[in-house]
Formats: sequence, structure tokens, C-alpha cells
Amino acid sequence: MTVHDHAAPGGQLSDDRAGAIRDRLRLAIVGRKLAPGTKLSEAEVGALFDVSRTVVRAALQMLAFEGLVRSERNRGAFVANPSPDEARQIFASRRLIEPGIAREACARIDAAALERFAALIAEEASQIAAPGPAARQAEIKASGDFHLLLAEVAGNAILHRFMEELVARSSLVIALYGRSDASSCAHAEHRGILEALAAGEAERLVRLVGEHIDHIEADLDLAPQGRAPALKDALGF
Amino acid sequence: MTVHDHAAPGGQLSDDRAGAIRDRLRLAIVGRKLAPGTKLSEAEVGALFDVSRTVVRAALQMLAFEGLVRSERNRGAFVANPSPDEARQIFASRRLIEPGIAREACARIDAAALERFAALIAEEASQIAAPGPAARQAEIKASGDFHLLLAEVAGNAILHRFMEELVARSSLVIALYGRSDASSCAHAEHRGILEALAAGEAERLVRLVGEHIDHIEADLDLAPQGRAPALKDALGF
DNA sequence: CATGAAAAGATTGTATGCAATCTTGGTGAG
DNA sequence: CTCACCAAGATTGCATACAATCTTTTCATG
Repeated sequence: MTVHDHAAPGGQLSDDRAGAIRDRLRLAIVGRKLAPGTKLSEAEVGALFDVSRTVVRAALQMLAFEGLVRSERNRGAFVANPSPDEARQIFASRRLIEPGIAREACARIDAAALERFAALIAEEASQIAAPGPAARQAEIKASGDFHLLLAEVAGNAILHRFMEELVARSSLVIALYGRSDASSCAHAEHRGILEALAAGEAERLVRLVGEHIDHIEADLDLAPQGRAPALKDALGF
Repeated sequence: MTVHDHAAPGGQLSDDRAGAIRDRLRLAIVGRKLAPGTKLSEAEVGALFDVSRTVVRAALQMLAFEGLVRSERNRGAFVANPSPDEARQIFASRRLIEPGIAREACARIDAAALERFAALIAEEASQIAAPGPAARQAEIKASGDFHLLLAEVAGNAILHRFMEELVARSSLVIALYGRSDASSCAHAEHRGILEALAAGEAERLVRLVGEHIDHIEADLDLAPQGRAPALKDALGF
């Protein structure tokens, strides 16, 4: 499995070259190889991928649209640094969308899709058991892919794209505000979700998915200061 | 009210110049001045706005991300031509998201926001009564802004952006598949929604919003052929 | 020594040039 | 007359050059 195998999700103007760079950068950001706030210099990225700044700019613009990169005029692009408030909005959005997706997926699930779910859960379990940073990255990806597969099975490309954005940004949020590595807990819940899905128990599935998202959010430390201690509050304004 | 007053919604890499062009093009597409499928030549757009193709490409890429423009490698950008299936997905997404937004908006509504709703409804009524194509465009915008104001009041920037995309694409869909100009009907429903919002009757509001979306979709003619008569079906394959 | 201003360096924003690809009009064979 | 093929024109993809802006260093001054 190479790094290029990720199909281009969002609409893209130009080609695959910018798309490939976007995918590589996204993998690095979501996999927490690039810390929030890291500067993404056009020249530097271009040198790494051996393309001109033109292509890099297109890739960065796409990532900015996905909310994974924040770009400031005349200053450049940086890995996004979601605030606690943004984090809450991300999870509120997931809380609204994912149960509905799960309900639709339940109506459309078939044997082939169940196979893919099972494979993904096995992969996740395997990576959780494995040591090393590469396994951590793979574990994060497998966990996210579980939610994306749900959206894919639901058969709505638009919601699938929204979920791609939300799942990716969630990874950033967890990297910033995650209290514990609750990956094994999340994994157990994934198993439960798959069970309900296989059993066709839509109502239980919807409940489990909602609770799963609640649990992930509950594991965050979104105290007022978060990481950037809001100057105004610090000074009592 | 100028054409520039639309605040830049999505994340944008570069500046306002590409953003301004994107906003102008979006207004024209959503306002049905640019028919679906229309070619958007980089050189032509650049000449119109007196910028280089570089800037135009950035604007077109943004619109492609929003789903208002479809861009094909080495062929250029075209106003999107949503298929009946895409249309169904757009409305399924709205059906899932908007009631949740309405519930949140109901919890956060205040007098100032109610004022803005009232103003928007008045504007809509005024444009419906007025003749001419400019009034039609303004009517479409006011109707869409009603839904966007709901999302704004809900206070979730991410869902607001999703709604911006969905509302814009809905306009394209209605232009393509709309059976009747059900604008007055929609307007009456907007009034009902505002009533429920003002009364703080969350459950009624949620129901009305859901029904409103159903009604809009029910007015579409999404028969299998749509507009591009699925060759395979036409040939009996 | 701290502070502020100004110049040097680095980075981004935009325009433009060239190569690659697509489109179109014409021409000849069947 | 129809169809396939090919060349000319037009358009996009990409790299690069230059201008504008930001950042850092230097240096003079209080």
C-alpha cells in the first residue's frame, strides 16, 4: 500500500499532482506528523515534491478548504490549530450528521460492505497492538476510515465529503485536546456499531453512533483556555 | 447593496481578489444568469475582471470545491450540471442537517436575529411582487439567505458553510429540475418557520423545516432522464 | 542595556511564457 | 455522402520572473 492510493475526494480544479501533494500532506497532518501551527512554506513543500510553487499553492488551497490548513494573506499556510470552540463545532456537526448517516447505511448495508467493515476493524485492532509511531498513524487512519466507510455505505457523496472533512479535523482536535489515548475504548465501540449494523438494528445503531461521538468528545479537555490562553480572559477583560 | 457585500465564506488561500471573483461568479450561477454546463474560460473570465489566469484559476478551484463548478483536466471549468442523483443527495443532506440547525437556532434566537429574519422575509415578499429578471435573482438570493440565517443563528460555522454549499447547489438543481415557480409557496412556509422560531416552539419548528425541504424536493422533476438522458437507459441497456 | 527604526533577506501574490492537450476545420478515401 | 484522419488554432497545466509584503538583523539612540 503506497501513499498514493488515497483517491482524490474533494472537487479539484487541476490535476492529480496537486491532489497527490494534498493527500500526502493530509496524511501527515491527520497522522500527527505535522504539529498544529507548523508553517507550510510553498518553496519547501515544492522542493520536497519537486514541483513548482504553483502546484503547491493549489494543494494548500484545497487543504485550507478542508479546514486542515489555515492560510493568512502574505504570511503563508500553517497546519490548522483549532480552538476549543471550533472543536465543539466539529463534534456538534458530527453529532448531527453521523447518526443520520448510520441510519441510511443500515438500510443499504450488504455482505461485501460488512466484509470491509470487518477488515477495517481487524486492521485497527492489529495496529493498536503494534508498537511504534507508524502503528499509531495507521491506527488513527483505520479508526477514521471506519467512520468514512459508514458514510460511503450510506451512498451520499456529499455527506461523505463532509465526513471526510470532519473526521480529518477531529484528528487534529484529538491531537490538541485529547486527554487519554482512548483508542481501545473507541475500538470496542466500533465493534458494537458493526454488530448493530450486521444485525440490522437501526435504532440501536443510531444510538451507539451518537454515544460513540459523545464519548470521543467527552475525552477532550476543552477548558476555556485550551492551549492559547485567550489574552483577554487572562487580563480580566 | 453592491455585489461585493457577500462575505468570503469558505477558507481561502490567497486573497480577496480571487475571492471577489468567486463571489461574483457564484452570484451569477446561483442567480441563474449562467446556465449549467456553461464553459468558464480562464482567459475570458480573466479579461472580464482584468486579472491574470492565475487568479481566475484560484477562484474556479474554490467554486469547484463548493460543487458549483465542475472542472475537467485539460478541458477547463464548467458551471455544474447536477444529475438527478446528485440532486437527491443534496436534498437528503439538507433533510438531515437543517432540522438540527433549526433546533439549535431556536435555542439561541434573540430579538436582533428575529429582526433580521423579518427583514429578510419582507425583502423576499417585495422581490416576489416585483417584475423582471433582476427581481427573480434577488428573490432567489433572499430565499437562500433565509436558510443561511438559520444556520448563522445556530452558531456553528462549519454547519453554516455546509449550508452555504447546499443552498447554492439547490438553486442550480431547482433551475434544472424545478417544475413550478413555487416561490410563493416557499415564502409562506418561511413565514411559518419564523413564527415557530419567534414562539420558541422547537418541535413545531423542526417539523416545519423538514416539511419545507420535502416540499421543495417534491416540486422537482427528478425522473430518470432528468436533462442528460442517461444513454444507457435510452438504449435499453 | 533596552528600545526603536531601517535596511537586508525571505516569502508570498501575480503575471507571463512555454509545453502539453484538446478542439475544430478541412481533406481525402471508401 | 459519410466517415476517418490530420493539421491549425485555441486552451489549459506548469514553471518561472518580478513586485509587494512580511520577517529578521543591524545599528543608532535614549
